[in-house]
Amino acid sequence: MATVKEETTEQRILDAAREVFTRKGMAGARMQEVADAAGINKALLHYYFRDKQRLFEGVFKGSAERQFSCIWQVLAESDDLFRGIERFVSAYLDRMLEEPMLPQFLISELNRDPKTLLEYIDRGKAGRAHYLRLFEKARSEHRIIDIDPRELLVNIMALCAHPFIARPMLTHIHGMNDEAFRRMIQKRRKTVPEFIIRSIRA
Amino acid sequence: MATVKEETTEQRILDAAREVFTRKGMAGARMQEVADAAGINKALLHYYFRDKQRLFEGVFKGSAERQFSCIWQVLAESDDLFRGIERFVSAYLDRMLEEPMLPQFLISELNRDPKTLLEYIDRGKAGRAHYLRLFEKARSEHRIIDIDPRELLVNIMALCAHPFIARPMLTHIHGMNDEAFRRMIQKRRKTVPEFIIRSIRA
DNA sequence: AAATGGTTTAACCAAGTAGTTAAAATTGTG
DNA sequence: CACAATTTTAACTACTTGGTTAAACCATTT
Repeated sequence: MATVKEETTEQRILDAAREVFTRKGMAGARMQEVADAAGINKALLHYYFRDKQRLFEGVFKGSAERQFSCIWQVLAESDDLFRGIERFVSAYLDRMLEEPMLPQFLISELNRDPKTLLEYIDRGKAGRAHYLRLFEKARSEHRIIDIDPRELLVNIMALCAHPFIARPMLTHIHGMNDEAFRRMIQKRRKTVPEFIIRSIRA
Repeated sequence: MATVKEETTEQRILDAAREVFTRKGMAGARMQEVADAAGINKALLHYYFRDKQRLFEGVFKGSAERQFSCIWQVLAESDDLFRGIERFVSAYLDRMLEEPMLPQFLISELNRDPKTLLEYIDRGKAGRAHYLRLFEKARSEHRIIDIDPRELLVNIMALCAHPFIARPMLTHIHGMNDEAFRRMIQKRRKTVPEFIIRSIRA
């Protein structure tokens, strides 16, 4: 048993599978391609993950956790809604620049099979509670206009995630290359919180 | 040759294929399922559309046109940015309520194969020109704050499309059923333009 | 009736796919 | 070395899938 290794085989498989599943989706991915990407053979792949579904859920679970954990956390650490929004947006965009296809992957697969996959995003519900507290505080101090907190949260998520989800369409319509896209996201770390707060400040 | 028929067979196939492709995506869809949904057999399906790729592109082309045509049009008919935004958002949300999976379908497939599919959304580039004119006019009249027009357009699209794209996640986190989702979208026909305009008004 | 074109039937093919198996090879461990 | 766990090899299965073929069927038109 290899105890001291830079990387366990199971992790190498999960990394390779994440790359393939993210790019091609569950239906389009091939077990052979995952094995190749992991530098192993199909037999060993099935030795670690019995079938495609289990492998996929392993990948999805990890991706869902990476998406939600660090991002909601910054909200929990904030005690002011405006400041919380600023930090949330920054954290979200920074995170997505590291893994730009993540939101599209999660959303695409959630649409395909919500029944079995929704349980993996319950982390999001905890973050929602933090958010609601911050919102209630700001409202009671009359610092924001009258707005449905759920709707505000949808708007925040939309403004963060959509550029990544619609990236091909967006870069095509505006004639942007990868570098221009990156610059745009960097700008949005400032402009998106401004856009939101200007809209809700009492 | 059946000249007088409620619906041509080719159209029946395209309708069935749209339903299947939208639900399962190009990779997940099966030609047999399309044939069944169209009430014909596989041989006739290939008689009308030589292979899966051609059938898919036929569907995608139609979907992309339905997505962009009527929506950009209301912008062209407006001569004031604020009014244009109001009408654009209303038209977009109304349209999406009729075909809620459309944006997710287009975006998902564009991410999978941008190279061959991006040409089908060039309609969007024409709409962009209308929008830029309205924006320039409002700016020259000092009615809006300093903001990158491309970024504003991204924000508008994001606030319109994201609830539909992220629908399963959204309804799950907020514990909404189909009716609650519909009500939320109806509310957004008013609140989204307000949200945007409050943010950009000089 | 003959011809035409859309449609069905039913079988077929070649390639690909997830998953299995069993034996051999490799590697680390005591 | 001996033992056990990991990894490879290579073949094989059962099944699915896109696509093809050829003959027959049927409704209209000519």
